[in-house]
Amino acid sequence: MTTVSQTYRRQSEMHCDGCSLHSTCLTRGLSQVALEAFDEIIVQPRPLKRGQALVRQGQPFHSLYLVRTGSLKQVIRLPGRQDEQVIHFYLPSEAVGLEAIGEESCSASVVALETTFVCELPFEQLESLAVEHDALRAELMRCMSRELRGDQRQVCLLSGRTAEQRLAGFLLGLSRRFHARGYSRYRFQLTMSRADIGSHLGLALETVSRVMGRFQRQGLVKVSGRELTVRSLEGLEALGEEG
Amino acid sequence: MTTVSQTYRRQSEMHCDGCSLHSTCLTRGLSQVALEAFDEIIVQPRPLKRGQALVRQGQPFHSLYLVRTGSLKQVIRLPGRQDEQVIHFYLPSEAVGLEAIGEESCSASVVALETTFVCELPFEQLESLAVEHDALRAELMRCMSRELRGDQRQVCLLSGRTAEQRLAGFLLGLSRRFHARGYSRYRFQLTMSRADIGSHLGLALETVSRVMGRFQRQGLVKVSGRELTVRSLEGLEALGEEG
DNA sequence: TGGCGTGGTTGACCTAGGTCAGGTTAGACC
DNA sequence: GGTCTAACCTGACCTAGGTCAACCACGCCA
Repeated sequence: MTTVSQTYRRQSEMHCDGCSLHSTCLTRGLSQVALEAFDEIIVQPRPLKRGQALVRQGQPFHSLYLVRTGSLKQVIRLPGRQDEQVIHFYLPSEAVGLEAIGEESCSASVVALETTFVCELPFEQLESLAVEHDALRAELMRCMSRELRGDQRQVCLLSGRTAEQRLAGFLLGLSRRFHARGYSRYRFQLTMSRADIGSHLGLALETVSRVMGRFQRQGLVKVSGRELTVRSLEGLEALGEEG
Repeated sequence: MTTVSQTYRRQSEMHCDGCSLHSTCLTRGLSQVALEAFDEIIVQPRPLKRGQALVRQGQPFHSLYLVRTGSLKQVIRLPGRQDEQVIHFYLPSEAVGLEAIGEESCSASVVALETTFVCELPFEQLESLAVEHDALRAELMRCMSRELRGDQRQVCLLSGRTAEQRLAGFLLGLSRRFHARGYSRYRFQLTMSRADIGSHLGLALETVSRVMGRFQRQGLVKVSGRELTVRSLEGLEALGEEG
């Protein structure tokens, strides 16, 4: 059943050049020359199954990863505490490991939430490539800066707002990120469990469940299992803005 | 009353070379040549008074700033909400503005908490300098990466821990940061108000006040006004670790 | 010296959401 | 098909911390 066009597509998807995420990923704006050099250093993705770890807390840092398809969560185990804390979710084209640059070891684990393909970028090679190509260096900085802004948002979400506001903000954030990556902003999978969402938002999983139900009854969203449909972007936004 | 040695000291402090923060700041590890070039691009500090803004939310981004002495808070005003949210405190040798790199405008304001001196680094010039000097480029990345880890901590603090754990974590964080910059880890000024701390930790200011009082009664700290003395680092750490 | 404004503390009360416990659904495996 | 488990939902109860209000301590200015 493999057609010529499928074969072609598969091949091209093995290189940044033909990758559908090219325009949103680290490679954005690279010259053809730079892109080819970049392609060279990528260790080609081996798929992760749901639950498999991409990096483990405490292990030495040596690579960044770019999410190609799928999603992951970043979890941290704090000393003397038995439960894990979800600090981040990664979607396609997002970079994993930026916070470990300049450190010997990784501060948190990153685990696949579904079958996930990533591109591995050995950091030493990436760094020497960045010396040569200004555009890559600039994009790497922009990428980190963007993540800093993302963390700002997260801190704002968490600081003293209600469960409604947190969940609304979280869903809007997902919607925005999916949209920026060319997916639908109105319909997407929540690949993470309610417990993961709760941990990430500083809420009990029961609260996540209840509020999600409330949103559904109010006609803001439609949830069936892990598929989410946003019914009223405005409604969700209004929630976040009251105070 | 100006002695020769004071004059000398003042002069030398106008350059990175003689600056007491050299080893913890962006300039760490720069060669003499790079350091001199770096010195060239610095716009020399004009002091900010308490309450004065260093950057304002929405204004165009063109410079990074390094804190020389004093402290600042980063506050964000969210659309449709009247109260400001404190997202960050800056101490000496920390960099302001990293999250605005690659953006046209600043996402938040930064306001002095006391009389504060900063060094201004026009970003375009910094960037071209970074092209020439690998060490600077690397240090800039490490700086951003460190800030990402700081935000991770912050998210962990905020996510569903108790008021005690948040405040203990906050105080420990300050202690650690002061210590890393050569100040005492046991005794420092809380230059921010209780309201600022509360906003930053997602707590009401009354709660901050109460918990601070509790800590004092438990012999963990001594607070008189805004001067804080840590009596038991271990005690505070133990608080953060239970769960 | 007294009034005033700002920041901090303390107490009384109340509610958002955590905790615990039971019940349902859906996929994985035999 | 039946069983098992993990994820999710829902209800009852309770407590951490938010809210409101009074009060204090201080620096500032007239």
